[in-house]
Amino acid sequence: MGIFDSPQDIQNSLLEWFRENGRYWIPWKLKKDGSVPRSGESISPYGIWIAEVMLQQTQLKVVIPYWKKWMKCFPTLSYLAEADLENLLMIWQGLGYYSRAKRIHQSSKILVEFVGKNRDQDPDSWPNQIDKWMSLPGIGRSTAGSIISSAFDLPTPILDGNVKRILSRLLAIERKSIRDERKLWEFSSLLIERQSPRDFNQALMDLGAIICTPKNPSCSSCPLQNFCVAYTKYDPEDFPKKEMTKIKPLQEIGIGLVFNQKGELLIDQRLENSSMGGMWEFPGGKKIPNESIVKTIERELKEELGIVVNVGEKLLSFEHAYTHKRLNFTVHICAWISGQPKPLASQKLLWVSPDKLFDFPFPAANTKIISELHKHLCIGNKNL
DNA sequence: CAAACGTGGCA
DNA sequence: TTGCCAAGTTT
Repeated sequence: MGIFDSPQDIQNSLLEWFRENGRYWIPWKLKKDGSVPRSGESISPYGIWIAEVMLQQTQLKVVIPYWKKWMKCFPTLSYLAEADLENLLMIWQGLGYYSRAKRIHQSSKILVEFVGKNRDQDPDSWPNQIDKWMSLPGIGRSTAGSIISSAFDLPTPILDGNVKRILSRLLAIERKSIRDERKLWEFSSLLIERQSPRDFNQALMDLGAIICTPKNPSCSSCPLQNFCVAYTKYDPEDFPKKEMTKIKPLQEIGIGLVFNQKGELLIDQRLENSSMGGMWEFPGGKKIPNESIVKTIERELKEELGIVVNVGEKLLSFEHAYTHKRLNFTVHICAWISGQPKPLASQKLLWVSPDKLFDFPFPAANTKIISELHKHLCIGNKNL
């Protein structure tokens, strides 16, 4: 018995499992009895769109509190489309992949046109075609499929990490070639249940999260056990084949906390098109071989701000791992000596009082610095 | 098309 | 503690 011979058996087994074990408690999803979530939460194309973007490469557990905060601050598409990017980034702070917030911001303007002014409360006004959704920045085929199946209950296939893993195992497809990728999309399309595609896609994702996990899959309680070639003939953990892990290079970074006479601190806003664009940070940069970190800070602040500083005591140093590199930050307190600061390598500069730092969106490495600085200055701040 | 891209949870 | 990796998309 295989997936080709018995798509209906697979559908039935999976949906039956879902009715018992599905994660109906996910805030933006319909409840088991078909009712909408309790008040304060909503089932809407809007809420589902935001959730699906937040969920890109991000665990459900991490997303939920961010989604709730977001829906409170930007309850509708109209609110969102009027909001400033910086307010979006404030909510997104800590969630990672900040370009997603920027693309949501861009998409909101386009969606207002698609949906029509003041029509965003009516789900029927929202687009339900794959092409429309995929035309939006930050939305690819899988996210579009999730949104459409979840919001409109239309049979649109998805292929996220969960579904890739499940289908790879069902079919014992090992390699991650472009051809295999196409095959997996075909199976996702072939398999999708026509009567309740919303539940079917959610069932796939829930199975991937609960049973068909990357490590130690619970094959003994899997409703698809009998259909699974990887289980029957091989070791499910070998599918899909893992990527070679690359070594992340380690770089030394010197950061200067520059104070003026008023006790204000110099921060800069990252260039819009750089990584973490639009986020704020403390100025600094990469150490050159054979350069002291103090010299690095002096040089970088001269190059990027056009100022001369006196590098003082070290506040802290720590390592922060990004996707493709590791950075070792060394942070020194600095005194501003001369030169009017200019945003030579950033889009904006600001002198701010240390207790106002939490009004700006900072990436995680910088919040570590802020937290240490506040300890150093004995500022009690429960927000950080 | 291979590489880039943030972070926190978890073993 | 260190390393893996999660509801992917873009360039």
